[in-house]
Amino acid sequence: MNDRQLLLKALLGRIDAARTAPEARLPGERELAQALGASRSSVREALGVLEVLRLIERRPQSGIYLRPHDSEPSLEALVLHETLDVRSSSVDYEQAQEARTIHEVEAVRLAAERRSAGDLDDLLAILERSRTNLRHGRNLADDDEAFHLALIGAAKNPILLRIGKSLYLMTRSVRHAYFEAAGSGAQSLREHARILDAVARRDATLAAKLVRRHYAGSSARWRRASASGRRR
Amino acid sequence: MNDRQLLLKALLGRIDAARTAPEARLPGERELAQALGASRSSVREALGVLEVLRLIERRPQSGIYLRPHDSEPSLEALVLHETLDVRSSSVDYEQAQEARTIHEVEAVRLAAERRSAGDLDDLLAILERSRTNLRHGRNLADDDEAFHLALIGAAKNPILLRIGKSLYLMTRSVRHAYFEAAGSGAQSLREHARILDAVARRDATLAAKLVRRHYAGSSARWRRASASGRRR
DNA sequence: GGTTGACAACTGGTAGGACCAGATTGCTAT
DNA sequence: ATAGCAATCTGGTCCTACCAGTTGTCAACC
Repeated sequence: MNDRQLLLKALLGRIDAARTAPEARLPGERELAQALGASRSSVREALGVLEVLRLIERRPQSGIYLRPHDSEPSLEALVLHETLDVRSSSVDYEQAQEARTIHEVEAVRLAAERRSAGDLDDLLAILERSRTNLRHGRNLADDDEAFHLALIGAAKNPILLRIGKSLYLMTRSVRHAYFEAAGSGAQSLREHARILDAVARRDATLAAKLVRRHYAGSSARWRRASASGRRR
Repeated sequence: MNDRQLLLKALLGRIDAARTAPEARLPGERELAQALGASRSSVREALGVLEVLRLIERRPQSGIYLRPHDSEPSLEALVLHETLDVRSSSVDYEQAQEARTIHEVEAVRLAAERRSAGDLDDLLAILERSRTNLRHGRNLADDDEAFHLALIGAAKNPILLRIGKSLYLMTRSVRHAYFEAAGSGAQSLREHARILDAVARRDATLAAKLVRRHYAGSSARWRRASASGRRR
Protein backbone atom coordinates (compact mmCIF):
# COMPACT_ATOMS: atom_id res chain seq x y z
CA MET A 1 0.00 0.00 0.00
CA ASN A 2 1.56 3.30 -1.07
CA ASP A 3 1.76 6.56 0.84
CA ARG A 4 -1.31 8.04 -0.77
CA GLN A 5 -3.43 5.09 0.28
CA LEU A 6 -1.96 5.12 3.77
CA LEU A 7 -2.84 8.78 4.10
CA LEU A 8 -6.40 8.10 2.92
CA LYS A 9 -6.68 5.21 5.34
CA ALA A 10 -5.47 7.35 8.22
CA LEU A 11 -8.01 10.02 7.37
CA LEU A 12 -10.79 7.46 7.06
CA GLY A 13 -9.84 6.22 10.50
CA ARG A 14 -10.12 9.73 11.89
CA ILE A 15 -13.49 10.13 10.24
CA ASP A 16 -14.84 6.92 11.71
CA ALA A 17 -13.50 7.91 15.09
CA ALA A 18 -15.03 11.37 14.88
CA ARG A 19 -18.39 9.90 13.87
CA THR A 20 -19.02 8.78 17.42
CA ALA A 21 -17.83 12.04 18.93
CA PRO A 22 -20.37 14.79 19.48
CA GLU A 23 -18.32 17.28 17.50
CA ALA A 24 -18.66 16.29 13.85
CA ARG A 25 -15.67 18.37 12.91
CA LEU A 26 -12.14 17.43 11.94
CA PRO A 27 -9.00 19.33 12.95
CA GLY A 28 -7.75 21.96 10.54
CA GLU A 29 -5.68 21.02 7.52
CA ARG A 30 -2.45 22.31 9.06
CA GLU A 31 -3.02 20.36 12.23
CA LEU A 32 -3.97 17.20 10.34
CA ALA A 33 -0.85 17.47 8.22
CA GLN A 34 1.35 17.63 11.29
CA ALA A 35 -0.48 14.84 13.08
CA LEU A 36 -0.33 12.52 10.08
CA GLY A 37 3.22 13.41 9.16
CA ALA A 38 2.43 14.73 5.72
CA SER A 39 2.41 18.09 4.06
CA ARG A 40 -0.68 20.22 3.77
CA SER A 41 -0.65 19.70 0.00
CA SER A 42 -0.88 15.94 0.37
CA VAL A 43 -3.56 16.20 3.03
CA ARG A 44 -5.52 18.58 0.84
CA GLU A 45 -5.44 16.21 -2.10
CA ALA A 46 -6.71 13.38 0.08
CA LEU A 47 -9.41 15.63 1.54
CA GLY A 48 -10.50 16.52 -1.98
CA VAL A 49 -11.01 12.84 -2.69
CA LEU A 50 -12.98 12.31 0.50
CA GLU A 51 -15.13 15.30 -0.37
CA VAL A 52 -16.23 14.04 -3.80
CA LEU A 53 -16.84 10.71 -2.11
CA ARG A 54 -19.32 12.56 0.07
CA LEU A 55 -17.64 11.59 3.32
CA ILE A 56 -16.72 15.09 4.42
CA GLU A 57 -17.67 18.65 3.66
CA ARG A 58 -15.20 21.50 3.58
CA ARG A 59 -16.56 24.92 4.44
CA PRO A 60 -14.24 27.79 3.55
CA GLN A 61 -13.22 29.96 6.45
CA SER A 62 -14.83 27.51 8.82
CA GLY A 63 -13.57 23.95 8.91
CA ILE A 64 -13.89 20.35 7.79
CA TYR A 65 -17.10 18.66 8.80
CA LEU A 66 -18.33 15.09 8.64
CA ARG A 67 -21.35 14.57 6.48
CA PRO A 68 -24.28 13.29 8.51
CA HIS A 69 -24.74 9.52 8.26
CA ASP A 70 -28.28 9.87 6.94
CA SER A 71 -26.96 11.47 3.77
CA GLU A 72 -25.74 8.27 2.20
CA PRO A 73 -22.07 8.00 1.34
CA SER A 74 -21.25 7.28 -2.26
CA LEU A 75 -20.87 3.74 -3.52
CA GLU A 76 -17.24 4.45 -4.19
CA ALA A 77 -16.77 5.47 -0.59
CA LEU A 78 -18.18 2.15 0.58
CA VAL A 79 -15.77 0.39 -1.75
CA LEU A 80 -12.89 2.51 -0.52
CA HIS A 81 -13.62 1.59 3.07
CA GLU A 82 -13.63 -2.06 2.14
CA THR A 83 -10.48 -2.06 0.02
CA LEU A 84 -8.49 -0.10 2.58
CA ASP A 85 -9.81 -2.40 5.27
CA VAL A 86 -11.13 0.31 7.54
CA ARG A 87 -13.56 -0.71 10.19
CA SER A 88 -16.82 0.96 9.42
CA SER A 89 -20.38 0.51 10.46
CA SER A 90 -21.63 1.76 7.13
CA VAL A 91 -20.89 -1.42 5.19
CA ASP A 92 -23.36 -4.09 6.13
CA TYR A 93 -22.76 -7.45 4.55
CA GLU A 94 -26.41 -8.52 4.61
CA GLN A 95 -27.48 -5.31 2.90
CA ALA A 96 -24.84 -5.65 0.21
CA GLN A 97 -25.83 -9.26 -0.31
CA GLU A 98 -29.45 -8.23 -0.69
CA ALA A 99 -28.54 -5.60 -3.25
CA ARG A 100 -26.41 -8.12 -5.13
CA THR A 101 -29.29 -10.58 -5.29
CA ILE A 102 -31.78 -8.05 -6.63
CA HIS A 103 -29.32 -6.82 -9.10
CA GLU A 104 -28.06 -10.06 -10.48
CA VAL A 105 -31.34 -11.95 -10.61
CA GLU A 106 -32.65 -9.35 -13.03
CA ALA A 107 -29.36 -8.91 -14.85
CA VAL A 108 -29.23 -12.61 -15.63
CA ARG A 109 -32.65 -12.40 -17.27
CA LEU A 110 -31.23 -9.88 -19.72
CA ALA A 111 -28.09 -11.94 -20.09
CA ALA A 112 -30.12 -14.97 -21.10
CA GLU A 113 -31.68 -12.95 -23.88
CA ARG A 114 -28.62 -11.05 -25.04
CA ARG A 115 -25.68 -13.35 -24.44
CA SER A 116 -23.48 -13.91 -27.47
CA ALA A 117 -21.59 -17.07 -28.31
CA GLY A 118 -18.44 -15.34 -27.09
CA ASP A 119 -20.04 -14.71 -23.69
CA LEU A 120 -20.73 -18.42 -23.36
CA ASP A 121 -17.14 -19.21 -24.25
CA ASP A 122 -15.89 -16.80 -21.62
CA LEU A 123 -18.18 -18.19 -18.95
CA LEU A 124 -17.21 -21.75 -19.83
CA ALA A 125 -13.52 -20.87 -19.66
CA ILE A 126 -13.99 -19.34 -16.22
CA LEU A 127 -15.86 -22.43 -15.08
CA GLU A 128 -13.07 -24.68 -16.35
CA ARG A 129 -10.44 -22.64 -14.59
CA SER A 130 -12.49 -22.75 -11.40
CA ARG A 131 -12.62 -26.53 -11.55
CA THR A 132 -8.86 -26.67 -11.89
CA ASN A 133 -8.38 -24.30 -8.97
CA LEU A 134 -10.83 -26.34 -6.90
CA ARG A 135 -8.81 -29.50 -7.52
CA HIS A 136 -5.68 -27.70 -6.39
CA GLY A 137 -7.40 -26.54 -3.24
CA ARG A 138 -7.18 -22.87 -4.09
CA ASN A 139 -9.62 -20.25 -2.83
CA LEU A 140 -12.39 -19.80 -5.37
CA ALA A 141 -13.50 -16.32 -4.32
CA ASP A 142 -11.89 -14.59 -7.29
CA ASP A 143 -13.16 -17.21 -9.74
CA ASP A 144 -16.62 -16.80 -8.28
CA GLU A 145 -16.42 -13.07 -8.79
CA ALA A 146 -15.17 -13.47 -12.35
CA PHE A 147 -18.06 -15.79 -13.19
CA HIS A 148 -20.73 -13.54 -11.76
CA LEU A 149 -19.30 -10.40 -13.35
CA ALA A 150 -19.06 -12.13 -16.72
CA LEU A 151 -22.68 -13.16 -16.27
CA ILE A 152 -23.70 -9.56 -15.64
CA GLY A 153 -21.50 -8.44 -18.49
CA ALA A 154 -23.46 -10.64 -20.88
CA ALA A 155 -26.46 -8.41 -20.16
CA LYS A 156 -24.65 -5.78 -22.23
CA ASN A 157 -25.40 -2.89 -19.91
CA PRO A 158 -22.24 -1.15 -18.65
CA ILE A 159 -24.08 0.59 -15.84
CA LEU A 160 -25.30 -2.71 -14.45
CA LEU A 161 -21.79 -4.08 -14.71
CA ARG A 162 -20.41 -1.08 -12.88
CA ILE A 163 -22.88 -1.51 -10.04
CA GLY A 164 -22.07 -5.19 -9.92
CA LYS A 165 -18.36 -4.52 -9.57
CA SER A 166 -18.95 -2.10 -6.70
CA LEU A 167 -21.14 -4.56 -4.86
CA TYR A 168 -18.63 -7.35 -5.31
CA LEU A 169 -15.81 -5.21 -3.98
CA MET A 170 -17.88 -4.45 -0.91
CA THR A 171 -18.29 -8.10 -0.04
CA ARG A 172 -14.84 -9.23 -1.08
CA SER A 173 -13.39 -10.07 2.30
CA VAL A 174 -16.48 -11.96 3.42
CA ARG A 175 -16.53 -14.01 0.23
CA HIS A 176 -12.91 -14.99 0.71
CA ALA A 177 -13.72 -16.25 4.17
CA TYR A 178 -16.78 -18.04 2.85
CA PHE A 179 -14.81 -20.00 0.27
CA GLU A 180 -12.43 -21.21 2.95
CA ALA A 181 -15.19 -23.48 4.21
CA ALA A 182 -14.95 -27.05 2.92
CA GLY A 183 -17.48 -27.97 0.29
CA SER A 184 -18.69 -24.47 -0.45
CA GLY A 185 -16.53 -24.27 -3.56
CA ALA A 186 -17.81 -27.50 -5.08
CA GLN A 187 -21.42 -26.62 -4.33
CA SER A 188 -20.94 -23.19 -5.85
CA LEU A 189 -19.45 -24.62 -9.02
CA ARG A 190 -22.33 -27.04 -9.54
CA GLU A 191 -24.79 -24.16 -9.31
CA HIS A 192 -22.73 -22.03 -11.64
CA ALA A 193 -22.81 -24.79 -14.23
CA ARG A 194 -26.59 -25.01 -14.04
CA ILE A 195 -26.96 -21.25 -14.36
CA LEU A 196 -24.67 -21.20 -17.36
CA ASP A 197 -26.73 -23.96 -18.94
CA ALA A 198 -29.94 -22.00 -18.51
CA VAL A 199 -28.33 -18.88 -20.01
CA ALA A 200 -27.03 -20.94 -22.93
CA ARG A 201 -30.56 -22.23 -23.60
CA ARG A 202 -31.86 -18.66 -23.31
CA ASP A 203 -34.21 -19.67 -20.51
CA ALA A 204 -34.40 -16.34 -18.69
CA THR A 205 -36.97 -17.47 -16.12
CA LEU A 206 -35.01 -20.53 -15.10
CA ALA A 207 -31.72 -18.63 -15.00
CA ALA A 208 -33.22 -16.00 -12.73
CA LYS A 209 -34.66 -18.66 -10.43
CA LEU A 210 -31.33 -20.45 -10.22
CA VAL A 211 -29.43 -17.28 -9.43
CA ARG A 212 -31.89 -16.40 -6.69
CA ARG A 213 -31.54 -19.85 -5.20
CA HIS A 214 -27.76 -19.63 -5.53
CA TYR A 215 -27.70 -16.46 -3.49
CA ALA A 216 -30.19 -17.65 -0.93
CA GLY A 217 -28.19 -20.86 -0.44
CA SER A 218 -24.83 -19.19 -0.04
CA SER A 219 -26.24 -16.59 2.34
CA ALA A 220 -27.75 -19.31 4.48
CA ARG A 221 -24.51 -21.33 4.48
CA TRP A 222 -22.57 -18.21 5.40
CA ARG A 223 -24.87 -17.42 8.28
CA ARG A 224 -24.58 -20.97 9.61
CA ALA A 225 -20.80 -20.91 9.29
CA SER A 226 -20.34 -17.55 10.95
CA ALA A 227 -22.82 -18.45 13.69
CA SER A 228 -20.93 -21.63 14.56
CA GLY A 229 -17.47 -20.14 14.04
CA ARG A 230 -18.27 -16.78 15.61
CA ARG A 231 -15.01 -15.29 14.59
CA ARG A 232 -16.32 -12.15 12.97
CA MET B 1 -20.68 26.81 -10.25
CA ASN B 2 -17.51 27.51 -8.28
CA ASP B 3 -13.90 27.49 -9.43
CA ARG B 4 -13.26 23.91 -8.32
CA GLN B 5 -16.17 22.64 -10.35
CA LEU B 6 -15.16 24.73 -13.34
CA LEU B 7 -11.69 23.28 -13.17
CA LEU B 8 -13.09 19.75 -12.97
CA LYS B 9 -15.36 20.45 -15.89
CA ALA B 10 -12.49 21.78 -17.98
CA LEU B 11 -10.47 18.68 -17.22
CA LEU B 12 -13.39 16.42 -18.05
CA GLY B 13 -13.70 18.21 -21.35
CA ARG B 14 -10.04 17.57 -22.08
CA ILE B 15 -10.49 13.93 -21.19
CA ASP B 16 -13.46 13.49 -23.49
CA ALA B 17 -11.57 15.27 -26.26
CA ALA B 18 -8.49 13.13 -25.75
CA ARG B 19 -10.58 9.97 -25.82
CA THR B 20 -10.96 10.25 -29.57
CA ALA B 21 -7.31 11.09 -30.13
CA PRO B 22 -4.88 8.25 -30.72
CA GLU B 23 -2.62 9.37 -27.89
CA ALA B 24 -4.46 8.55 -24.67
CA ARG B 25 -2.26 10.86 -22.69
CA LEU B 26 -2.88 14.25 -21.15
CA PRO B 27 -0.38 17.11 -21.03
CA GLY B 28 1.80 17.36 -17.95
CA GLU B 29 0.53 18.94 -14.77
CA ARG B 30 2.56 22.11 -15.28
CA GLU B 31 1.29 22.52 -18.81
CA LEU B 32 -2.31 21.84 -17.77
CA ALA B 33 -2.07 24.40 -15.00
CA GLN B 34 -0.93 27.06 -17.40
CA ALA B 35 -3.48 26.16 -20.06
CA LEU B 36 -6.37 26.15 -17.58
CA GLY B 37 -5.21 29.25 -15.76
CA ALA B 38 -4.82 27.58 -12.38
CA SER B 39 -1.94 26.64 -10.15
CA ARG B 40 -0.41 23.21 -10.16
CA SER B 41 -1.74 22.66 -6.62
CA SER B 42 -5.32 23.13 -7.77
CA VAL B 43 -4.82 21.01 -10.86
CA ARG B 44 -3.28 18.26 -8.78
CA GLU B 45 -6.22 18.19 -6.38
CA ALA B 46 -8.63 17.93 -9.30
CA LEU B 47 -6.53 15.19 -10.88
CA GLY B 48 -6.59 13.30 -7.61
CA VAL B 49 -10.38 13.35 -7.73
CA LEU B 50 -10.46 12.16 -11.33
CA GLU B 51 -8.08 9.37 -10.43
CA VAL B 52 -10.20 7.88 -7.65
CA LEU B 53 -13.13 8.24 -10.01
CA ARG B 54 -11.22 5.92 -12.31
CA LEU B 55 -11.19 8.34 -15.23
CA ILE B 56 -7.43 8.78 -15.44
CA GLU B 57 -4.30 7.07 -14.26
CA ARG B 58 -1.19 8.90 -13.09
CA ARG B 59 2.09 7.12 -13.63
CA PRO B 60 5.03 8.63 -11.75
CA GLN B 61 7.90 9.74 -13.93
CA SER B 62 5.79 9.14 -16.98
CA GLY B 63 2.56 11.07 -17.39
CA ILE B 64 -1.20 11.19 -17.05
CA TYR B 65 -3.08 8.61 -19.06
CA LEU B 66 -6.73 8.06 -19.82
CA ARG B 67 -8.12 4.81 -18.53
CA PRO B 68 -9.28 2.57 -21.35
CA HIS B 69 -13.01 2.73 -21.96
CA ASP B 70 -13.47 -0.99 -21.34
CA SER B 71 -12.50 -0.55 -17.70
CA GLU B 72 -15.78 0.92 -16.54
CA PRO B 73 -15.74 4.35 -14.98
CA SER B 74 -17.15 4.60 -11.49
CA LEU B 75 -20.79 5.37 -10.88
CA GLU B 76 -19.73 8.62 -9.31
CA ALA B 77 -17.89 9.56 -12.47
CA LEU B 78 -21.03 9.02 -14.52
CA VAL B 79 -22.91 11.23 -12.11
CA LEU B 80 -20.19 13.85 -12.23
CA HIS B 81 -20.37 13.97 -15.99
CA GLU B 82 -24.10 14.47 -15.82
CA THR B 83 -24.14 17.11 -13.09
CA LEU B 84 -21.39 19.14 -14.72
CA ASP B 85 -23.19 18.79 -18.03
CA VAL B 86 -20.25 17.46 -19.96
CA ARG B 87 -20.99 15.80 -23.25
CA SER B 88 -20.04 12.20 -22.89
CA SER B 89 -20.81 9.04 -24.74
CA SER B 90 -20.53 6.97 -21.59
CA VAL B 91 -23.92 7.91 -20.18
CA ASP B 92 -26.64 6.23 -22.15
CA TYR B 93 -30.17 7.10 -21.16
CA GLU B 94 -31.67 3.79 -22.22
CA GLN B 95 -29.11 1.86 -20.21
CA ALA B 96 -29.66 3.97 -17.12
CA GLN B 97 -33.41 3.55 -17.52
CA GLU B 98 -32.99 -0.20 -17.76
CA ALA B 99 -30.88 -0.27 -14.61
CA ARG B 100 -33.44 1.88 -12.81
CA THR B 101 -36.23 -0.49 -13.75
CA ILE B 102 -34.42 -3.58 -12.54
CA HIS B 103 -33.44 -1.88 -9.41
CA GLU B 104 -36.72 -0.35 -8.42
CA VAL B 105 -39.01 -3.22 -9.36
CA GLU B 106 -37.20 -5.38 -6.84
CA ALA B 107 -36.75 -2.61 -4.28
CA VAL B 108 -40.47 -1.98 -4.20
CA ARG B 109 -41.08 -5.64 -3.36
CA LEU B 110 -38.99 -5.16 -0.23
CA ALA B 111 -40.64 -1.82 0.42
CA ALA B 112 -44.09 -3.43 0.39
CA GLU B 113 -42.93 -5.82 3.09
CA ARG B 114 -40.94 -3.43 5.23
CA ARG B 115 -42.63 -0.07 4.86
CA SER B 116 -43.55 1.62 8.13
CA ALA B 117 -46.52 3.85 8.76
CA GLY B 118 -44.18 6.80 8.60
CA ASP B 119 -43.03 5.77 5.12
CA LEU B 120 -46.65 5.82 3.96
CA ASP B 121 -47.13 9.28 5.43
CA ASP B 122 -44.05 10.55 3.64
CA LEU B 123 -45.11 9.07 0.32
CA LEU B 124 -48.60 10.47 0.69
CA ALA B 125 -47.24 13.92 1.49
CA ILE B 126 -45.07 13.82 -1.61
CA LEU B 127 -48.06 12.77 -3.68
CA GLU B 128 -50.13 15.63 -2.30
CA ARG B 129 -47.42 18.13 -3.03
CA SER B 130 -47.10 16.76 -6.55
CA ARG B 131 -50.80 17.28 -7.15
CA THR B 132 -50.50 20.87 -6.04
CA ASN B 133 -47.52 21.44 -8.28
CA LEU B 134 -49.35 19.82 -11.16
CA ARG B 135 -52.27 22.20 -10.75
CA HIS B 136 -49.85 25.12 -10.81
CA GLY B 137 -48.30 23.82 -14.01
CA ARG B 138 -44.92 23.24 -12.45
CA ASN B 139 -42.41 20.67 -13.69
CA LEU B 140 -42.90 17.45 -11.75
CA ALA B 141 -39.45 15.95 -12.35
CA ASP B 142 -38.23 16.65 -8.82
CA ASP B 143 -41.46 15.44 -7.25
CA ASP B 144 -41.20 12.31 -9.32
CA GLU B 145 -37.68 11.73 -8.08
CA ALA B 146 -38.68 12.36 -4.48
CA PHE B 147 -41.50 9.81 -4.72
CA HIS B 148 -39.36 7.11 -6.25
CA LEU B 149 -36.49 7.64 -3.84
CA ALA B 150 -38.88 7.56 -0.88
CA LEU B 151 -40.25 4.32 -2.29
CA ILE B 152 -36.77 2.82 -2.45
CA GLY B 153 -36.02 4.23 0.98
CA ALA B 154 -38.93 2.26 2.42
CA ALA B 155 -37.02 -0.90 1.51
CA LYS B 156 -34.68 0.01 4.39
CA ASN B 157 -31.49 -0.82 2.54
CA PRO B 158 -29.10 2.16 2.35
CA ILE B 159 -27.05 0.60 -0.42
CA LEU B 160 -30.11 0.26 -2.62
CA LEU B 161 -31.01 3.86 -1.87
CA ARG B 162 -27.52 4.99 -2.76
CA ILE B 163 -27.64 3.21 -6.11
CA GLY B 164 -31.06 4.66 -6.76
CA LYS B 165 -29.84 8.19 -6.15
CA SER B 166 -26.95 7.73 -8.56
CA LEU B 167 -29.22 6.37 -11.26
CA TYR B 168 -31.66 9.23 -10.81
CA LEU B 169 -28.92 11.81 -11.06
CA MET B 170 -27.79 10.26 -14.31
CA THR B 171 -31.18 10.67 -15.91
CA ARG B 172 -32.05 14.01 -14.40
CA SER B 173 -31.94 16.20 -17.48
CA VAL B 174 -33.93 13.75 -19.58
CA ARG B 175 -36.62 13.46 -16.92
CA HIS B 176 -36.97 17.23 -16.78
CA ALA B 177 -37.55 17.31 -20.51
CA TYR B 178 -39.98 14.41 -20.25
CA PHE B 179 -42.17 16.18 -17.72
CA GLU B 180 -42.45 19.19 -20.00
CA ALA B 181 -44.71 17.14 -22.23
CA ALA B 182 -48.42 17.77 -21.62
CA GLY B 183 -50.23 15.00 -19.81
CA SER B 184 -47.17 13.09 -18.71
CA GLY B 185 -47.38 14.58 -15.23
CA ALA B 186 -51.00 13.63 -14.66
CA GLN B 187 -50.46 10.12 -15.98
CA SER B 188 -47.42 9.70 -13.78
CA LEU B 189 -49.32 10.81 -10.68
CA ARG B 190 -52.16 8.35 -11.29
CA GLU B 191 -49.66 5.52 -11.50
CA HIS B 192 -47.81 6.71 -8.40
CA ALA B 193 -51.07 6.62 -6.47
CA ARG B 194 -51.76 3.04 -7.49
CA ILE B 195 -48.22 1.98 -6.57
CA LEU B 196 -48.53 3.61 -3.18
CA ASP B 197 -51.83 1.83 -2.64
CA ALA B 198 -50.25 -1.53 -3.39
CA VAL B 199 -47.38 -0.82 -1.01
CA ALA B 200 -49.82 0.27 1.69
CA ARG B 201 -51.70 -3.04 1.32
CA ARG B 202 -48.35 -4.87 1.42
CA ASP B 203 -49.04 -6.45 -1.95
CA ALA B 204 -45.45 -6.88 -3.13
CA THR B 205 -46.31 -8.69 -6.34
CA LEU B 206 -48.80 -6.07 -7.47
CA ALA B 207 -46.50 -3.21 -6.51
CA ALA B 208 -43.65 -4.70 -8.50
CA LYS B 209 -45.89 -5.21 -11.51
CA LEU B 210 -47.16 -1.63 -11.34
CA VAL B 211 -43.65 -0.20 -11.08
CA ARG B 212 -42.51 -2.23 -14.06
CA ARG B 213 -45.47 -1.01 -16.08
CA HIS B 214 -44.84 2.55 -14.89
CA TYR B 215 -41.31 2.42 -16.25
CA ALA B 216 -42.23 0.69 -19.48
CA GLY B 217 -44.94 3.28 -20.10
CA SER B 218 -42.82 6.32 -19.43
CA SER B 219 -39.97 4.94 -21.53
CA ALA B 220 -42.33 4.34 -24.42
CA ARG B 221 -43.83 7.81 -24.09
CA TRP B 222 -40.38 9.32 -23.96
CA ARG B 223 -39.27 7.48 -27.07
CA ARG B 224 -42.37 8.61 -28.96
CA ALA B 225 -41.89 12.22 -27.84
CA SER B 226 -38.21 12.36 -28.68
CA ALA B 227 -38.81 10.60 -32.00
CA SER B 228 -41.42 13.15 -33.07
CA GLY B 229 -39.63 16.12 -31.58
CA ARG B 230 -36.13 15.02 -32.63
CA ARG B 231 -34.44 17.71 -30.68
CA ARG B 232 -31.98 15.58 -28.78
C1' DG C 1 -24.04 44.88 33.85
C1' DG C 2 -25.07 44.35 29.19
C1' DT C 3 -24.34 45.52 24.50
C1' DT C 4 -21.51 46.57 20.77
C1' DG C 5 -17.65 47.45 18.32
C1' DA C 6 -12.92 46.63 16.66
C1' DC C 7 -9.20 43.67 16.36
C1' DA C 8 -6.58 39.37 16.40
C1' DA C 9 -6.54 34.60 15.45
C1' DC C 10 -8.10 31.25 13.09
C1' DT C 11 -10.22 28.73 8.74
C1' DG C 12 -10.01 26.73 3.87
C1' DG C 13 -8.57 28.21 -1.13
C1' DT C 14 -5.03 29.42 -4.21
C1' DA C 15 -0.58 30.37 -5.91
C1' DG C 16 4.06 29.33 -7.02
C1' DG C 17 8.70 27.81 -5.98
C1' DA C 18 11.92 24.07 -4.76
C1' DC C 19 13.57 19.54 -4.62
C1' DC C 20 13.41 14.38 -5.35
C1' DA C 21 13.69 10.09 -7.98
C1' DG C 22 13.04 7.61 -11.80
C1' DA C 23 12.34 7.53 -16.85
C1' DT C 24 13.37 9.29 -21.36
C1' DT C 25 16.03 11.56 -24.74
C1' DG C 26 19.84 12.93 -27.14
C1' DC C 27 24.45 13.92 -27.55
C1' DT C 28 29.29 12.69 -27.09
C1' DA C 29 33.30 10.01 -27.07
C1' DT C 30 35.09 5.70 -28.05
C1' DA D 1 27.89 1.83 -34.78
C1' DT D 2 27.58 1.77 -30.08
C1' DA D 3 28.23 2.35 -25.21
C1' DG D 4 27.85 5.69 -21.74
C1' DC D 5 26.84 9.97 -19.80
C1' DA D 6 24.25 14.23 -19.10
C1' DA D 7 20.34 17.20 -19.74
C1' DT D 8 15.57 17.19 -19.39
C1' DC D 9 11.30 15.46 -18.85
C1' DT D 10 7.66 13.26 -15.60
C1' DG D 11 4.61 13.02 -11.26
C1' DG D 12 5.16 13.15 -5.87
C1' DT D 13 6.11 15.84 -1.97
C1' DC D 14 7.05 19.75 0.76
C1' DC D 15 7.24 24.51 1.83
C1' DT D 16 6.06 29.46 2.27
C1' DA D 17 3.10 33.06 1.32
C1' DC D 18 -1.07 35.47 0.71
C1' DC D 19 -6.22 36.04 0.34
C1' DA D 20 -10.82 36.39 2.15
C1' DG D 21 -14.04 35.31 4.96
C1' DT D 22 -15.43 33.43 9.90
C1' DT D 23 -14.97 33.15 14.77
C1' DG D 24 -13.66 34.44 19.23
C1' DT D 25 -11.80 37.77 22.48
C1' DC D 26 -11.83 41.75 24.93
C1' DA D 27 -12.12 46.39 25.73
C1' DA D 28 -14.86 50.57 25.32
C1' DC D 29 -19.20 52.51 25.64
C1' DC D 30 -24.19 53.10 26.91
